Amino acid sequence: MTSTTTRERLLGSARTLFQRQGFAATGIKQILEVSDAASASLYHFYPGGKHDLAADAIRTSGAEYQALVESVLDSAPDPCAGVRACFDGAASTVEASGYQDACPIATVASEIANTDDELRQACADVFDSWIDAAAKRFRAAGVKPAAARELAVTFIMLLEGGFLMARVRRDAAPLRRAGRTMEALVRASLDS
Amino acid sequence: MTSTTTRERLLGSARTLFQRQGFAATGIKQILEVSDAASASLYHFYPGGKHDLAADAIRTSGAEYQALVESVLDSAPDPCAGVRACFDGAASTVEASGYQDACPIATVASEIANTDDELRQACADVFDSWIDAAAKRFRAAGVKPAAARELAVTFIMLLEGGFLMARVRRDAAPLRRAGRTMEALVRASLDS
DNA sequence: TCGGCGCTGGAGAGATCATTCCATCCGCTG
DNA sequence: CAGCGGATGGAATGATCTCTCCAGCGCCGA
Repeated sequence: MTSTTTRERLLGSARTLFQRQGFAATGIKQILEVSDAASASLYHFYPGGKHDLAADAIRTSGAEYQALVESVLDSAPDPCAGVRACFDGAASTVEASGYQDACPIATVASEIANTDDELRQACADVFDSWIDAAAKRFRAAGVKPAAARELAVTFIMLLEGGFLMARVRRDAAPLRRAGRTMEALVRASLDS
Repeated sequence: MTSTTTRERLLGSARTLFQRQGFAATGIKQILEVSDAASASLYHFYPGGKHDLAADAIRTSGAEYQALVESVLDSAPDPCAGVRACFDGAASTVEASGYQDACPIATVASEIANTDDELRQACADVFDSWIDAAAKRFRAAGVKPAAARELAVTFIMLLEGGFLMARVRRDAAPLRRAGRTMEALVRASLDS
């Protein structure tokens, strides 16, 4: 039996709802209902309320997705196949969820970028961490540090753009094609 | 003297606020304050309220941004320089606004993609229209139709990913570098 | 068995939300 | 000048929002 604590259920529901609906559109009430928890429990674990909960959701979702991407990259024979597998996996996830689940933090990040500097910084940290993880692997494959970082930034930008396009247009094909484009860019960097 | 009607002020404020804060985080009250209009006026021009107003904001902002992109592309000597100018211009706009103004519809699009099918469709139409406009120009430069369309989709994906990255990380450099990457992709398509 | 404490149930405070309503106003036309 | 219809000011609607409070629950060490 997998026991789930109230705190875990709160965080889990919040992560899912924030990912799918964003920050402002997700109500505390809705999180409590999905979590089957009392409001006092939320404010017990997260004294800062919705804001604290969102910060935790951003950090944990960011770390979890990074671990997923790293495992995909590391289990591929080379970075070219690795990045393509990331896009293909992302496309499959988006499709499988009925175009609901894409990037775990993008919707919130876009929403609060101008209005909440603390959450904005949390999202920036997540992106930086993703970029570092990818750049490290490109370097390990022989790409020069500066180029590896640029390649990693492009990787995340293309992935985010692909997520948005797929969700809005209800079509995961562009995400897969973006994977091939990214693969070509990585290959070009490896050859030089 | 430029006379502005109440309807124009309502739509203008709504467009700006939705772009910067998203749909859910922007209140009718705030729109009315910025517009200096009465609530009855809003419901007079937009009987469907906030929803109708957002639909109009998405459509008009989408069309306006498309016109801007088209003028940049058409005034460049070739599509390579054109796409780069689009990214450079986007980066400058983001910087000049203090990282507030990026894509006019991305924040709302991301927010409502799972929850409001009518607004989602409006956003999808805008993206499709942008893609068509870019693909048309790539074809005119000699790129085969299928490749031109893929290139155009990549263009928008990279632009959207760049907007998000720039806003969240408060750094427009990735947006400019994305422009060079996109330029290289267009050039490669022209050569083949 | 008892005391302490982390945790929870439930009621509700206080603010803000989108929306409605109606009397009134303004500019146009007859 | 009379009258009509589009547009507006402002109050009030009910719903919903986040957050607080406190009594009491159950678990765990002594």
